[in-house]
Amino acid sequence: MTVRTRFAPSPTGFLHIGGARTALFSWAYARKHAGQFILRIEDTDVARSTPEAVQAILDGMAWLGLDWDEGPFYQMQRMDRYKEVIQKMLDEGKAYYCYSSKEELEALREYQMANQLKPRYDGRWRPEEGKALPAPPVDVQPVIRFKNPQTGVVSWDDLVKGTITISNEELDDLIIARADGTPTYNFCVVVDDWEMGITQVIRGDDHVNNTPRQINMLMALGAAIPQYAHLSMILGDDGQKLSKRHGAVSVMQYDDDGYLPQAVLNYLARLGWSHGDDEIFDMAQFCQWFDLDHITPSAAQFNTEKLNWLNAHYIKQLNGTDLVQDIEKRLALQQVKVAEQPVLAKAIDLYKERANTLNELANSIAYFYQLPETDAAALEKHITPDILPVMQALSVRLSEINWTAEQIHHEIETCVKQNGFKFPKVAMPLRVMLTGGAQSPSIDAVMAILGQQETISRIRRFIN
RNA sequence: GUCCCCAUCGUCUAGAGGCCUAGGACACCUCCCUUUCACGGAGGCGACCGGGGUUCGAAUCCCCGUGGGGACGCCA
Repeated sequence: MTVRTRFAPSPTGFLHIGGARTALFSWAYARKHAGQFILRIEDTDVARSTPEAVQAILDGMAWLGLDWDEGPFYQMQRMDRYKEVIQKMLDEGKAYYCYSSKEELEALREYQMANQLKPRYDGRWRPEEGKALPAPPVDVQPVIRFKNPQTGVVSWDDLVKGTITISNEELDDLIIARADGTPTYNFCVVVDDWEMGITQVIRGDDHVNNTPRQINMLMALGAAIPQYAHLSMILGDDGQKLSKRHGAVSVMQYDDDGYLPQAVLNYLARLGWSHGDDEIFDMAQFCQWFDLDHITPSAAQFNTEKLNWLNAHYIKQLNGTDLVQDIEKRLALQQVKVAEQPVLAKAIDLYKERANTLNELANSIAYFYQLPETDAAALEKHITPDILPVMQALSVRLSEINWTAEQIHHEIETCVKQNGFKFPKVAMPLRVMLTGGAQSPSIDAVMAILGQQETISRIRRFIN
């Protein structure tokens, strides 16, 4: 049987890191088995769903490069089909009208909680043989409930967590259609997973408790039961649950923050899944290796430092020319305009080994295009009065040479020797004068890129 | 409260009864490289939640505790 997986977000917000990992695993499973990956938008909560959120999810998927084979399907466009199935269930006695008001149900819930019982519908409108139902009130629009089995257990072999068994006594008759006639989540999922032929449902483990209900409905419909894999949640950097208030950000935020999608993907793949000791791999490799047997059943804490390490790794893999457009954009956001000279790609190549993020990279080379502010401590430490005449003389010599890193190095070396200095005695003041700080790559390489005229002009700012 | 799930270094994890004196990665520390800072290289620190079983033998299997998480909506 062909593998068919799906990612089914509800468009009530952006695609966050947890959703992204769920999508990634579903996608990889389908790719691994040469199956199909389906995107389904669960937008039946009309009040909270927005077109912007749909777009945000699509954008997130696109940025990550998670492509789907079918869809996106929108549940709101499948209303007629859901209603058909509901009618069929009513006709077959598998579902029934319930006239309990929200207030009534609320009172029931409170009573049960107060008596240390699990809050659940008591079946007062559930038709049974020989049971007399109350007369339907005229002013209440009924909801429709699924007639859940009352005895026995539901059990499934979860691909991540192992066998899970839940007693039907724990379940109640859930609402499958609201008073206004619209079907609810648990019902739509069942119809869709069934009719879309989903073979493996890979989703967050907050759905574990929905699974027995869905299996019961699937069985009532005579549908095949898919396999289930429930992924544990991702905790924030501080071990706390991610929430809107706390650390849950759009995957697109990682783009803004200067992370490469390949780094985020690689990081997410290793969060809760492993392939021996392998840490660094691309998505082609991941799709070959991925399986559900090596998923950790416990929650995983997000670790930005490890993401940084991976991101730094992937930045190093790229060439300056690959990154020119991206870095230019990031510099522009900081009002730094990239002039034709120095050549941006060369500056990137010089700095890409020392950046964790593209934003850091952009920041670190901004001084090539914009006079840097000089760090006060570095200034005091390295640009001492005695060094100024040396710099003056050096600047004259520099104005007379061919502007190559070798020639520059030679000039600095000569200057060092003539004065009986060690190399840093000259290199450090140059660093501070040219870059504004005391850390930079090899100073002759910096100067070669900065340009002869600009180098000399920056040095001379400090003389007189 | 009821039900369900989870539990190896600070973090992500390897581990399917003997290969475990518990391995790798991030972070941290030391040293090397060096023109400063990085990169890179070599080392180091550091964990099986507790208690009972089962077994010749348990990180691995079972039970109980403890701790953490999830679910209990006319949300998804």
